[in-house]
Amino acid sequence: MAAHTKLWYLQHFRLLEALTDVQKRSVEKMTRMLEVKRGQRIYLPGDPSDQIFLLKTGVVKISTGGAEQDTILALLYPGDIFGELAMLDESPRDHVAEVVEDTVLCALNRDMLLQMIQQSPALGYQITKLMGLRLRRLRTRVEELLFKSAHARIAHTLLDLAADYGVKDDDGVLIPIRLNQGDLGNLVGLARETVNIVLQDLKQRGLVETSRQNIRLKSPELLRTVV
Amino acid sequence: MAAHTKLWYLQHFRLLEALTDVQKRSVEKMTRMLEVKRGQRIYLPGDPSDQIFLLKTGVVKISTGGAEQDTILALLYPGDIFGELAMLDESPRDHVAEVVEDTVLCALNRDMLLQMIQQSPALGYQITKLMGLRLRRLRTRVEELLFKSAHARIAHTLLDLAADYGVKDDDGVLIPIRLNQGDLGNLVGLARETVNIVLQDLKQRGLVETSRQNIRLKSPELLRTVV
DNA sequence: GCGTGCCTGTGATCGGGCTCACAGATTCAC
DNA sequence: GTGAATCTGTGAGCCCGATCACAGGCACGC
Repeated sequence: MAAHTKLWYLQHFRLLEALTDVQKRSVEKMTRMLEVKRGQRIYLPGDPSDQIFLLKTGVVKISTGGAEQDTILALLYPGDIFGELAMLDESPRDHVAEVVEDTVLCALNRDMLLQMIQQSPALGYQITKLMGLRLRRLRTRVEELLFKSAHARIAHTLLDLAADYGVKDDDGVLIPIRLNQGDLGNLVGLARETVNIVLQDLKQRGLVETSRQNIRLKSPELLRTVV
Repeated sequence: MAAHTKLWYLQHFRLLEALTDVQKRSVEKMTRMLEVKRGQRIYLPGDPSDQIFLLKTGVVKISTGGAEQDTILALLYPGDIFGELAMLDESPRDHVAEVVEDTVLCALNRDMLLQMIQQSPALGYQITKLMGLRLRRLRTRVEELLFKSAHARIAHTLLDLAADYGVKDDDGVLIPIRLNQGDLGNLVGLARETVNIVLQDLKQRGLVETSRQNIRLKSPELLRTVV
């Protein structure tokens, strides 16, 4: 991939806004651009944690990687960063990062990033913010998971997905994610069959529409009231 | 409280290791030292997020604050930081911070901290690390909560608590926390009665001993194998 | 374009954990 | 020291969601 393209990507990354153009150029020299196809793994448990990734296009799933009951910890979309725990220490990965939709991404060396932060506190603050937002999100997720019913878990999770990645139009919000019922179950801790029942019910009540390609929330307001 | 005492506390705080003595002194000028007693609230949902707290002594509980089914998000001990999401933005608190055991703590102004970070990237990195560790911990907690049985949830949660705050002796590990069965339930998403049944079983099997003051893990190794 | 997987839809059955209800045991406040 | 409040222990019954089993439907690869 042409170097100027890579630079373009870097310039448009939220995380790197804080950098000067000169700094961006230096980042550019030290990153690798990758294209990774659906189904491939970016890292596995036990791999060294020496890189951080910037996701340009596509979708990545972070999960525990078990065949069945593969707990999904996060779904990542263009503009997201992942593997950021490499910032902390040398301990190896303990999750699987798998490509769900063909991706283009940028690999950033750990040491390099630490060095950049020394020079640019603003960049450090961006990363702190990023982690903080993740933390906040994960907390609300814990709240969702404890004590809430299957209906509530799914309704609220759909709303979360919509808030992040949904496209609003005159018929509600479209979530352009190919997410099968099994995966949705792994995201909220329910069996695939249960997810089916719940979705069926939500469809009947006119709250959502589903296809294999995407999910449409017809009435986010009502969905929010589901218990 | 005497100023030199406050400085002493600051000097021994892990978070602030990165600062020079001069910087510590300037922090000292800008912090307030508080003593808060059991049962008091430090902040409530809706309160402004303009402070970060350093916990010197005692125990603080971060939770959703509902009367029943008060989801516990974190228990904090001496040396811990909390309220750190104030770093992100101005959005108000959305949890309750309640004192579980009498505390001494230090309140640090948000703007002040941001300013310090500008001057000391190392401090920023400390905070990033802190958030990263919280993030990692919360992820493993999500994994625990989804799909795992009541026995496993409790056994693993006890091990987590022991890892952080336990005191090892020749009869296992002592967790010096006054944690009743109801709260333990709120920590893992189980009814109080279920917690009782599980603890009863673990006691019978010689894995733990409980009193109202604390919990002793007689055999962490066996506890780890509980499914 | 056709077959072979993968995904969705649905029923029967089972069981873990919740709810409700109450009795005893501790601890705490005064 | 005594009463009130809180916490623990335990049983009966129920219900949500898991598991198992299988029938169609799509979609993608060759």
